[in-house]
Amino acid sequence: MQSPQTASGTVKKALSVLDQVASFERPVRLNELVEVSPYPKGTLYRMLQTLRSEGMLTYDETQQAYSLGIRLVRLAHTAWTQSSLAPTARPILDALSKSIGETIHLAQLDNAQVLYVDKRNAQRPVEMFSQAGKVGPAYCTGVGKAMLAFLPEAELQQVLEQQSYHRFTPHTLGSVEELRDELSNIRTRGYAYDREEHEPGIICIAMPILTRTKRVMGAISVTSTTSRTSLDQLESLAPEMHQAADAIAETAEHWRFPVEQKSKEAMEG
Amino acid sequence: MQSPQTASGTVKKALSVLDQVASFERPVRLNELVEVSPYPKGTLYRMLQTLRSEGMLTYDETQQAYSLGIRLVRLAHTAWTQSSLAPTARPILDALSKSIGETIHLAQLDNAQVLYVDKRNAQRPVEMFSQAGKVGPAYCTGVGKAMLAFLPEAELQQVLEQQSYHRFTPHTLGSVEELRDELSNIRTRGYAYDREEHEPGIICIAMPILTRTKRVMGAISVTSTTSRTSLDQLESLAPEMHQAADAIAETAEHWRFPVEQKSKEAMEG
DNA sequence: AACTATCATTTCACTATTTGAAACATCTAG
DNA sequence: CTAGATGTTTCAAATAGTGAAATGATAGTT
Repeated sequence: MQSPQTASGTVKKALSVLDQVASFERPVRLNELVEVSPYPKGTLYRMLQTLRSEGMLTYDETQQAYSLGIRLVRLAHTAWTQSSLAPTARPILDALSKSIGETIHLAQLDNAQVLYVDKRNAQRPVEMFSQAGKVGPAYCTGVGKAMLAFLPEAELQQVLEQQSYHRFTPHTLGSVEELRDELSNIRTRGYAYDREEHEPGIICIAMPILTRTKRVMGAISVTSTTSRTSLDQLESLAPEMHQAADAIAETAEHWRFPVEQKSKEAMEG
Repeated sequence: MQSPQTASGTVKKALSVLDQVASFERPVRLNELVEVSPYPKGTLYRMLQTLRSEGMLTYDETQQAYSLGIRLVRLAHTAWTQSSLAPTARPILDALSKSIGETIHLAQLDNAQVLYVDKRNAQRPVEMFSQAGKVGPAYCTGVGKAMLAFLPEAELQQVLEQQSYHRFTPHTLGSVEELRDELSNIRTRGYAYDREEHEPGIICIAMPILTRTKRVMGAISVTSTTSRTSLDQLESLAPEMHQAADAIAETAEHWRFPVEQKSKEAMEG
């Protein structure tokens, strides 16, 4: 998944090990890692020790297995607060959720994948991390396509190459060509649909979040099921979603450039 | 906050830089970091580049400033799922929340600090990362004291030394001695109170989550305000909370040791 | 209890990466 | 145009990381 061999620097290497551990999604033993890792056992072992002593990994003695450590959760809290659209978008999502009453997602692009950074659920009250932090494919989700559509060509090219084009359902777009056509439609329409492309019975409408200069910041979506509603009905939400997306973009842009006051004397001491 | 100078290995160093960036809680420029970092500018610069190219930091060109990257959010999702009590505890917290109707926290110890890994709010429906991932002091919170009380002496000693003993309110325990007395009371009582020790008007009752062998896994708490309720009233929740804590511990222990089936042949080929 | 297979851990000479002081480049404001 | 501050690059020296192979540790088998 993650660039496996391109790990010249030590830090790169460490992070790739971290990813490798993450990819198991369960506690993993040294020998299991050896089999999938390009590094020899000794090297891996030392790396795991380092990461463990740093709290990036936890170690279960009885199982002799490593998992990602909770220090990451702490860091991620700051990352989420600092670098995601979620805190900015929160009041806007709340309002949208109250008004629409369906499941709402807020997503950003991370490494050619869709990263969900917030969610409002139709029924259930809380979902927490189980949703925020989740990743999904870009080529077959509403938010993914909405973002891809407005990516500059150079970046888009790269991202398109990294998609799997696995056919989750009969409606999944299975090639770069099909996807490019779809993206062009999305560009003219201004927003994207998911026509049961990722999961059967699940449809959604997704609106990109664009800066004034049309750079992609993220996307929001409203999801429902074919049994409850139709794409036509979802489409009626477009204006409201567009407004929300604009509001998020504007707030985020203002937020990111607070007064450029430098306190020169203050820090010198 | 984090061990600043102890960073011999390259990975250690990189992570300490990451922490340093996190500690600013806003985008930070190279020169700002230079002033607080033990490393020379050139070294720092290269480190930041590496972390940036790895997606652990994001860089805002217009501000020339670094923030924690969203790759961390992705990793943390896995960490939270794998290594925290949250997924296991979820149904139990849901039930508790429904029954009690007050704010409920689930916390674990991380590096002498309280790390909140889940939350159920009395009023508001969703809080997400904004709460999970947050850290707080151990010596003056209910969950913190509940966990400290059942720590083995050796670990406890270390943790106690790392507390600030800052007096947030007139009720805050301001020294190791006072805290040790309190912990001894908690041990005999079986659970902890927060008597407005962290925030005026905020009280709570906290129950440790212990393994069968009495090792501390985490703690749960029910929080309220002095205007709405009293410690005596909260105390009546103790049995229910005790039951919940036990349930979490048991589920977690069973969960961690699934059938130790090794598929020897499966992986070799 | 000895034997064996499977991992985890350590060793050590070799090497590639990291270091950091100082030079250089770029930007901003006066 | 110059001054002051910050960001970026350089290069020899130092250090930290490498990995094949030996050594421990552990669980299972006869």
